[in-house]
Parts: sequence; structure tokens; C-alpha cells
Amino acid sequence: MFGLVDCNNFYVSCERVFQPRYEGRPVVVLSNNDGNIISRSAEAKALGLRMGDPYFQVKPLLQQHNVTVFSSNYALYGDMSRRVMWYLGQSAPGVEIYSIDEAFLDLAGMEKHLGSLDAFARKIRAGVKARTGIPTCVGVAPTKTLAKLANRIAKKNPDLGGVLYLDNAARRAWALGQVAVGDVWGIGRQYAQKLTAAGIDTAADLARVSDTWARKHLGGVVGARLVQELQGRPCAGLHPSEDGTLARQSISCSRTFGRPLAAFADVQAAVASFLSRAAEKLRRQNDTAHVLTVYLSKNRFATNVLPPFSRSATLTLPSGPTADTTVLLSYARAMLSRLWEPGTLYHKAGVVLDGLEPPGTGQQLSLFEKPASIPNKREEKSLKVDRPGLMASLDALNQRFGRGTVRVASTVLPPAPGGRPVPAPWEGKAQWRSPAYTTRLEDLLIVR
DNA sequence: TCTGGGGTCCTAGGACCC
DNA sequence: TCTGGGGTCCTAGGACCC
Repeated sequence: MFGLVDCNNFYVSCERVFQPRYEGRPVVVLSNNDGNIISRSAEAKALGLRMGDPYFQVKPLLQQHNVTVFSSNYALYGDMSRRVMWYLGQSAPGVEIYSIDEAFLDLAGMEKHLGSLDAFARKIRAGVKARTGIPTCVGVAPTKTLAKLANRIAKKNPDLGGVLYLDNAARRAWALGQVAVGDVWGIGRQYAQKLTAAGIDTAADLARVSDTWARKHLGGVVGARLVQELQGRPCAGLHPSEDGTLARQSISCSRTFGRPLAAFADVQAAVASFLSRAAEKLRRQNDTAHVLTVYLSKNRFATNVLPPFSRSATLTLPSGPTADTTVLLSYARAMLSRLWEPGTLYHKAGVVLDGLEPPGTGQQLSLFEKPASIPNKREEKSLKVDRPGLMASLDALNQRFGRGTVRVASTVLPPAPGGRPVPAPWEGKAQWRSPAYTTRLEDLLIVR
């Protein structure tokens, strides 16, 4: 059996923990750059606000109904998530952190122990609420896909008390009939359209299609597994998250710029800044990366811009895997020059680190590179700097004194005439950001 | 004026290898 | 006239997730 614990309206709920006056009132949280709605309270959903709505489009509606708006505060959400996950880790034998606000629980064999998984799920739910203030729903079922489905039904039907346990075939059949095919985990817009056109409208209909049909029309083996899981046959196990954190197979950092950029120097500094951040995440997870991708995007909403809206370059690092910001930067600069089209307005850039492995596993010297033990004169000079040590010091300083305290020079634009530092033009808006209550001493909540 | 960011898995085609 | 088969790696892109 699997449990799926999913936080309700997670970002909104995080804000409400520290500002309880927003309970019972419409609240939304916006994406980076205050661009789109990414979290909505139940009251905001009832007003017809949808996930992903651009802020500027729904602004009148928000004002009309006096909806409270927050910019996203990832320092807060990340820390609240850590607390929720820590508690889950204490409560279940195996936990797989699936996203910032969701985790699968391994409940194999626990029925015998506990008698009722329903009561257990309710206990977990109450425990998360008591310890963090975050409301959740819990679905329990024999496969991950069915646990997701059960969770969804629990969310939609408050009378269930936030928990649904699909313990027998009759309940499962009932549950499958409750859910539209487009709301099944793994069925997105494209597939939903295709399925309804073929007369498959509910999860129950989808559970009845043949393996061959699923393979042919739902992305091959992925679709076949999905159907099996709906039928109650598990195709995916639980991958426990070590020490309460999620190790990733790729790390990326990208941003839509605060305003469109046309100058190479600006975009280059932006890319350097994103890559520095990605490399920092990489080192925090104690990995090195062997593959680097850089991409540039134009404005995909502009009527005068033709696709492709994005160009990317991917490079397997000839010098082997690294976690050194300066090494990664030297490659990124060259890749950016290759992608650059003069006279273009760029809206967004990003970097991706792939081929992650722990340091020291697969060092590969390039054909033209001498091993570090016999350096030439120039290398001798650069080798005086202990790079891993340099990176560790950089991270330690930024950890202690705040992100960005010490930076690689290429992420900083030359000062304006008069010597004043230039604000980074790629940084976006965040007009309504709440304090980092739990991660910055100055932001600590004061209770009178 | 204004439209997010960070992930996963899978497939397909070309280059290259034996 | 006639031109293999099986494999890997790389790159790009599609579909999906939260």
C-alpha cells in the first residue's frame, strides 16, 4: 500500500501560518516576477481564478474581490516543506519526497500492524497540522497512481475529512468513476484531448483500455504502466529520500528577465549569475556535473516573433565532471556566443547541469590535457589555487553572510558612471514578498 | 508595460563503431 | 543490377508533473 500526503494550497497555506488573518479569505501567490498565479486558496478558486492565470489579466478581478496577493517566497516554502517532510519521515517506515508539497509513504504490510490504515492516515494528517500548521489530504491505495487519485477525491470532497483509503475493489471501481480522464496523474492536455475524442472520459474508461492501445496512443511504455496502475497493479515502487532531502538527476536555474535584454554583456552576466546558482546547488548536493546546457529564449507571446522561441546548446565537458563555477563559466561563455543572434530581444535564459555524479568517480582527462601531477608553467600558476577549497570557502561565506555576498566577477555588471553599482536588469519584480520568517533572523516574527 | 521555474521520462535521428 | 546488422552516444524535442 502507498500513501500520498499532499499539502492543500501549499504556498497560500505557508503564508497563512504566519498571517492567520487571511484564513477564510481569498488569497493567491504569484510566480517569479509576479507573473502568474501559482497557488490559490479555496476562496480564490471559487472566484474562478485558475492556476497559471497571468496576473495582469486577472488584476481587476483580484481588486474587485479584495483578494490578497503574495509574491512567491521560496525561502519560506522550502523551509516549511522541510518541516513537513521531517515529520513524515518520523511517522512512516519509508518516505519518498515527490515535490515541495507532496510525499509518498510506504505502507506495505502495515495493515496487519495497525488494523486500519484509515485511522493511521488521519493521525498523520492531524500530526502535520499540529506541528506545522499546514493542512493536508491523504490518499491510500495499492498503487501510486491510485493513491494520487484517492488524494484528489479527498481534496474535492471535504466531507471525507481529508482522507480516502481505497482498500477494496468496490471502492476502487467507485473512485475511478469519480475522476475525469484529464485529472488522472500522467494525463495532460494533449492526451486528455485524444482520449475524450476516442470516447474515453473517466479514469474508469481508461482503466479498461488494452495494453496495446495504451502503448500506441499514450507515449509507449509510460502509458501502458499508467493503465496497469489504474487497474491496481503496481508498476512503480517507492524510492525513499535519504535524510529528508531529494537528490536530483539534473539541476537547473533559469529566469525571465525583469525587462527584455538586447546587450550581450547583460545576458552574459545573467547566464553567469544563473550558472553560479546552479553550481551552488550542485555542490550542496555533493555532486559534480558532466553535461552543461545553456539556452536563450525570445518572447513567445509577441506576435512579431516567430518560432523557435528558444535555442539551446548542450556540451559534454571535455575536461570531465566538475563542480567548479569558474570552469563551468568558461564553457558557458563560449556556448552563449554560439547561440547569440545579434539584434534579438531576449526574454529569458537558463542553464542545466546534467550527468551528475559524486566527485572523484569518473575523472576523465581530455586528449590534450596533462594530468595535474605534471603541470606546465601556466597551469602551475593556476593550480596554486585550490579550486574545491575556493568553492567551499565561497559557499561557506554565502551561507553565513547571505546569498551573493561573494560572487564571481562576471555576474556583476560594471558600475555606472559615478561609480554606483548597476542593479541587475535580469532581476524581476517581487512586490508583495512576505518576510523569511523561519530562515532570516531579522525576519523573525515578533509576537506582542 | 505585464505571461514562472524546476524537474522526470521517453523517443527519434544522425554519427559512429565493430 | 546489387550496398548488413546491431549497438552506443549525442542532441533535440515532446509530454508530463508540481
